[in-house]
Amino acid sequence: MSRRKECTPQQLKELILSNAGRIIAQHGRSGLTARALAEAIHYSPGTIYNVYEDLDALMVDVNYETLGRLQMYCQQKIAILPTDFSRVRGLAYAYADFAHQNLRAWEAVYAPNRKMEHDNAPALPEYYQQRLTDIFLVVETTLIDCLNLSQPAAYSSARLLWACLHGITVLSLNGTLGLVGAEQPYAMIDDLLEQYLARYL
Amino acid sequence: MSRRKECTPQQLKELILSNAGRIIAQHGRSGLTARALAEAIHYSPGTIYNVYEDLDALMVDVNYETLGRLQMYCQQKIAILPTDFSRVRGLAYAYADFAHQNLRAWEAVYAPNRKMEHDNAPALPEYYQQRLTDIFLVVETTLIDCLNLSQPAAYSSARLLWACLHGITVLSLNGTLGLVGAEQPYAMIDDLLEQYLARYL
DNA sequence: CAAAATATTGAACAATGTTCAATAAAAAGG
DNA sequence: CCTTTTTATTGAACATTGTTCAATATTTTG
Repeated sequence: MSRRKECTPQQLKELILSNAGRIIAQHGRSGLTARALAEAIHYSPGTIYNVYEDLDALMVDVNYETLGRLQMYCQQKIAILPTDFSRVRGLAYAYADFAHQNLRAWEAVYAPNRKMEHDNAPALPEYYQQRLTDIFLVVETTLIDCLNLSQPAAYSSARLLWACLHGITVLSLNGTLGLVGAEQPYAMIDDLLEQYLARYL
Repeated sequence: MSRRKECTPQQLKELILSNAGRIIAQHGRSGLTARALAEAIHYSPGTIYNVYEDLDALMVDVNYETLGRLQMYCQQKIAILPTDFSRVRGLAYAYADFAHQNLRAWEAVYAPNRKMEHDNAPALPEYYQQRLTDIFLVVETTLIDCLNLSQPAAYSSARLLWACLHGITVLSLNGTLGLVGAEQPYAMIDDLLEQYLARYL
């Protein structure tokens, strides 16, 4: 069975990817089932497997796209800020804001793949790694431009700050910290930045 | 069908819990299926549901136990250290070590529950919250004893440090940071502690 | 010892990821 | 224009999962 060819393979892949992203934004990773996605794109479940190896491979592309939006969001937020500490803070806030505003997509980036549980987890593709590097580059550049960090210091500080931001965001969102009020993550970020970066201020 | 009653309900619950913990330690959250667990305890799948509402409720108890071991591990590690900065560092290392040595159990603590994806997630039971509070108390006490922090400062610094430690550990383990070598997390922790706590040293 | 309460079962259901022979449409060849 | 080959798509089928619950075996009660 078949229909008239309505999409190029590339268009079909984009159709799958965009609908997967929408489903995840609405219902989270667990809402993305082969059948739900097939219905959304008006194809059958089998078609998805002609385009993607499996749903985990699809998730890699969805997460890649999410990270791209994160990077864009951060870059836009800091572009309008002065080249000083306030830009560093704006960058940190941007990460927390993005996680809040794109909660389910952001969670999916760090959700463990259902199959391989850390044994023989397939290495992420090179272009995905490159995107992570690009994001860190935004942080490094900000530290260098705003606080005059050296390249090596910026490299390690960028990764450390990003990791701390990530931890604050994770534990804030899942309630581990037992804190209330939406302002708490920002207060924690302020505290972190002011103390950690004190010697550069 | 039934057999002679071999366990008290309490013993049965402990049998389920301990075997669930062992399976998770070996095969991760995804390895814990109702049927695999039933086979391990030599009961049928249905029996598990006489004791626990569902597998997510069982996971709460498994995670509660994991957090208890984390607390014990941290307390033992710092007990032998002097009451100064080296104890704070030892506590931070203990968290990273525990996560490495109990990777799958530790991951399960932060794994999203399959069903409720952040909509109507059932609040964690009070005793679970209490355990989190107890763990933070260890950190707070360490900061007060070793670095003379005030109570309010210890409260917020404990939560911030814990969150940062968590982020460093998560991103180190999943490879996001693109770093190699097992020493990297320790170097990051050293950097974090020395900078963040500089004013107290 | 009969009756009520309890513990345990395992078959059954719905939902999932995934596969793949079958098939309809399109493209290529003559 | 028809035949053949290639391609795109399907949806039924399989294995596995979480979960339920009437049936049943055992224990307890009276």
